[in-house]
Amino acid sequence: MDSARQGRAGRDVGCNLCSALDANVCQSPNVETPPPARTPLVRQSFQAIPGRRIVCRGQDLHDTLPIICSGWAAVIVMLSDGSRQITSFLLPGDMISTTLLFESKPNCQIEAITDVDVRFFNRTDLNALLHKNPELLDTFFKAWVEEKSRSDQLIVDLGRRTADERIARLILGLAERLSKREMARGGPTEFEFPLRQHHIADATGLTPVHVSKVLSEFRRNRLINISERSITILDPVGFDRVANMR
Amino acid sequence: MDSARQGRAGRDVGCNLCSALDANVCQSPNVETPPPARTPLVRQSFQAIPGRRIVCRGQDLHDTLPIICSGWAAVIVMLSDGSRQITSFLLPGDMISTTLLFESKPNCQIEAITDVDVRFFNRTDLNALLHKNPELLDTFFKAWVEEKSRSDQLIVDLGRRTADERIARLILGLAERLSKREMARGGPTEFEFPLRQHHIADATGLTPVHVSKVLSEFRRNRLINISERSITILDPVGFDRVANMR
DNA sequence: CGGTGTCTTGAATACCATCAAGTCTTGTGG
DNA sequence: CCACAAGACTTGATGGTATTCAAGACACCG
Repeated sequence: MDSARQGRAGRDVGCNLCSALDANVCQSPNVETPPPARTPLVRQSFQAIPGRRIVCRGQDLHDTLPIICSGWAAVIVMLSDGSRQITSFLLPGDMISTTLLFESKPNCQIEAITDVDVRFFNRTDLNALLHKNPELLDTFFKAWVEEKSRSDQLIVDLGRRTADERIARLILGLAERLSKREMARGGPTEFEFPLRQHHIADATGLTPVHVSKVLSEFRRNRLINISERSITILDPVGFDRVANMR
Repeated sequence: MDSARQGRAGRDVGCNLCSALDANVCQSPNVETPPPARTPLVRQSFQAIPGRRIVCRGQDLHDTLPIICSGWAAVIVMLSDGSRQITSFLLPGDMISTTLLFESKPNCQIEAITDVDVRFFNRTDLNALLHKNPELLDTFFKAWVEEKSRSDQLIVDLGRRTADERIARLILGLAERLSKREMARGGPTEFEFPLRQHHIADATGLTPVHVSKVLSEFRRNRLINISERSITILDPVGFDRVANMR
């Protein structure tokens, strides 16, 4: 089964960029690591969530910092007329939001795209640990800077770029993040791609109909190929040109 | 002169929300405060920058965290074809970006909108202080959460709202931030408003021409009035409805 | 088997951009 | 103080990009 392969793939990788692993507070990481010198006391719970399910709403985030251990998820802001905006895709090792290190009730919800494993770290314990070992801050600063950078990029894309550019840049951005996690498939231009077109639409501020038309155009020009929840960049140079037209 | 009045107004207010004041590291705040119990050692320099001038580019941010002391500035991302996206407006007390607490070379530039006073805090000293007094973190966490929240809001606005909504929300967002700084003029619905229409365009992802048309429409409907670098919200209820149509 | 979710395609429409011309203000140097 | 240039704003005409509406193909699942 396709989902079984995805599941295993998700289990085996992704931790290498995880802040919790970096900070040595994860109790059972998926990758091999040297045994922790001293076991840090950060309470945590683990949850497996099937695809398309809501992981949590902004109001539910009581006192934990959740981190994705495997699978893909999306941070979504809902508007009263039913339209949605995805502000961020979450890959293995990503915190739902770095602001959750402190208190913060974001007005959003997290949806699982694929089956997802999530680990919830106790915020109070994390903060106590942080105040005791300020050098741990650097781990979270890195995630913070990365989050901010992607967020600014998205603002520019939505404000000043065409549909073609937005979609190409979304795909390339995800490809780069997957590469860093060593989650490429086969060659360096083939990746797991579980997004539905409506996910792309919600992330790029477009309609699903128009996303379909743009992707068809990409295929017609032999830039990319999408099938079997997988994407191949056939013409990296040409596709990069589409993504960086200005 | 108008600019002279703006200058004085800027000198007298705005510090009340400043993180540097909150953390007690500012050497000469504009507002009255109790004398610091112990003078913390954070080197800092001060610079007055005339309107329309570039405050600094992303690459220039060597080892300081700059904070706006008075006046308005904008964080701008430039694209190679000359188009621009404003990711954030900076008001008195705002850090240019919380990510500058650490190292981070943002791909943007800061432009003064009005005459601006900026204080540059030494990052190394700030970090040292932070590692010694972890309770100071809360001050910066607050700024971080605020920055993230506004950034997410902008993503939703650019992705899923019409020109009318975007512009109304921009104005209301600024009005709210000015209120918190006690920078309202006369009543609670009148504010300093030094933005040019091209600033609004660059912030909302629209063209200056279309911004002009939308603002004219707002005026025709007696929702707002803009004149003399000042804005009055004539119909708060109606204007709010425009800003929150979904 | 019907139901649901996903994707595709075409036609009509809406929203905003682009182009262009003109007014008015602001600043500058003679 | 005036002439001139540059910037800021307005308004109308035209065009392009993306939305909306609609219908149908296809796969998957209970």
